[in-house]
Amino acid sequence: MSREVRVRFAPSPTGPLHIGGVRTALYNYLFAKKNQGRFILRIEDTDQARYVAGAEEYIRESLDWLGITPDESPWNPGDVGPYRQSERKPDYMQYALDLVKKGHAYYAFDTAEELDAMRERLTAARVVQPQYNSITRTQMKNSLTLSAEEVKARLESGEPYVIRVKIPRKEEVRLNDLIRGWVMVHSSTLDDKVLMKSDGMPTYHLANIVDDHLMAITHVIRGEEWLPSAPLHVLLYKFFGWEETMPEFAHLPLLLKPDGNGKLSKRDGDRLGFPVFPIDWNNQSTGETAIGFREQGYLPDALLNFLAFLGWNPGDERELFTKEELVEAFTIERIGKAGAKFDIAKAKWYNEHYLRNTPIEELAKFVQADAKLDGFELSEEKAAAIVRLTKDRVTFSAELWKESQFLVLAPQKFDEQVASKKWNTDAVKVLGNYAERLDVFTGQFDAETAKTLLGESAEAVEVKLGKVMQAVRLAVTGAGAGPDLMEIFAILGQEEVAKRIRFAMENLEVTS
RNA sequence: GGUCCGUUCGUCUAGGGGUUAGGACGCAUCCCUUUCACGGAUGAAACACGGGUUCGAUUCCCGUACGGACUACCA
Repeated sequence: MSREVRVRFAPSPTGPLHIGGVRTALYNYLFAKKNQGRFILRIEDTDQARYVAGAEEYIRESLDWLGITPDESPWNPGDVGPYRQSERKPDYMQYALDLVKKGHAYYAFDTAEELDAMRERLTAARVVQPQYNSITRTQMKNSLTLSAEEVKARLESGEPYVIRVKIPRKEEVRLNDLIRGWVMVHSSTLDDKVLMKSDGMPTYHLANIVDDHLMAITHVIRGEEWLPSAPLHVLLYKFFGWEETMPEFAHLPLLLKPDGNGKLSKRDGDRLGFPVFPIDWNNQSTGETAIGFREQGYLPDALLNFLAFLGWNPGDERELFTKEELVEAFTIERIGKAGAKFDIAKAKWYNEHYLRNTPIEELAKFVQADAKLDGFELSEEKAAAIVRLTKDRVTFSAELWKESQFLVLAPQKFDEQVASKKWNTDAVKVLGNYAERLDVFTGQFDAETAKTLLGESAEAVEVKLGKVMQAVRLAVTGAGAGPDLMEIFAILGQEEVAKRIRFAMENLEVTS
């Protein structure tokens, strides 16, 4: 069997894409590219009640931002469309009817109240698992218990109905999961799931089988939450007679809360202060914005690298992979079985690494843009200088500007702790001398000469330079810590440095 | 409750019948240094438990415990 590899990512447009979904998309993408296959996006919008406007566009933008754009999608269809399930609505009924004809499915007319009553009755009778199955269906209102005439009459009268799958009473269902190996389930534990809802839409179970078949999907890579219903899906392939082309399954381990137990949720992000969505999402009904990795300052490649390693590893000790390298190294065999806790500290580490490897000019643009928001026009050179000074010290690109404002704004206040410890007569002597030197210096003022001059000042007043460096820093930047001071001087220029020193000498009191 | 899935440092994980159980993040210490950070070095830190198989089990098998997913006319 040498079919072209075709995988799909099939989210429902019910809100922002969860980061776990993003990882599923990533694994699908990586698998497709590794095998020269196609990565397909299918929108599963069969639940009309839960449809959220804007969710589709959100999915599209998120995948584009991450650089895992689908080869086929509603916006870039291939020739196996439609790529939105709602648009295939008329087809599903035909397939469901085909199953009814073959005796693998049946009409059911039970109302919600009748269903509830059945469950209550079963619970009261201490039946361990109240469900619509091979036993209980004999007591319900469906085309298995009703006469053909009555079924016909009900259908013709327009009475609402669903179509349920008829699960065989005794059958061992086996499926070979690419990650977990053979999984065996007895059909007696399965229930007669609804295939067609009374609104004429299919349920996920029917739609995903029909679509995967029509779209020639070869591998279904999805979250572990689907594992329990996978046996039903296998049965459906069999009922349709599509066993030959049934895709292979790979059920991914879940993304877990960083602390405690359970699946990672939006709440965890809010509670612990990190994003769980790829990009910002504005909830139109509540007016709240859910923060995204993009807006938080994460680089797409860093996020991808981080996500790839949550549940997968290449088998050697490398951890830093570009998207292309991930594609090259990726195999389903190396996906782990156990759920992975979401550790934002590692994500930050990845981001720091990628930030450091981003070209200066690129980051300079961020700085220019951020500065502009604060009302400062920065030249390219100045922005680049800021980046050079700061990029090894920050986690996100937004901090580049935030951490460097002292280069544009002279300090009005000075760190009191540092002042009380380091501001002394020695420091004032050196600084006074230095300011005078700066006034008359006519050469090229760069980091090196700035330092030489400072050294000369220290020598002139007989003070060890090392003892007053922090005071010098305090005078010029207002803080006790920061990037290389002499580089800062070079950027500021001798005039500004002298001015700041004098301001500090006037405003700081010598306490020791 | 039932079905299914899982369990190696705090976290992500490698490994696999005999290993000093390896790496990364985080943490600590030291070095570098005008500070902070970067970088470098070092360190603390793990095979859930009980049986069995075996000369030997963290590794294989069976239980137990714990955790998770699912159990809708939602996906």
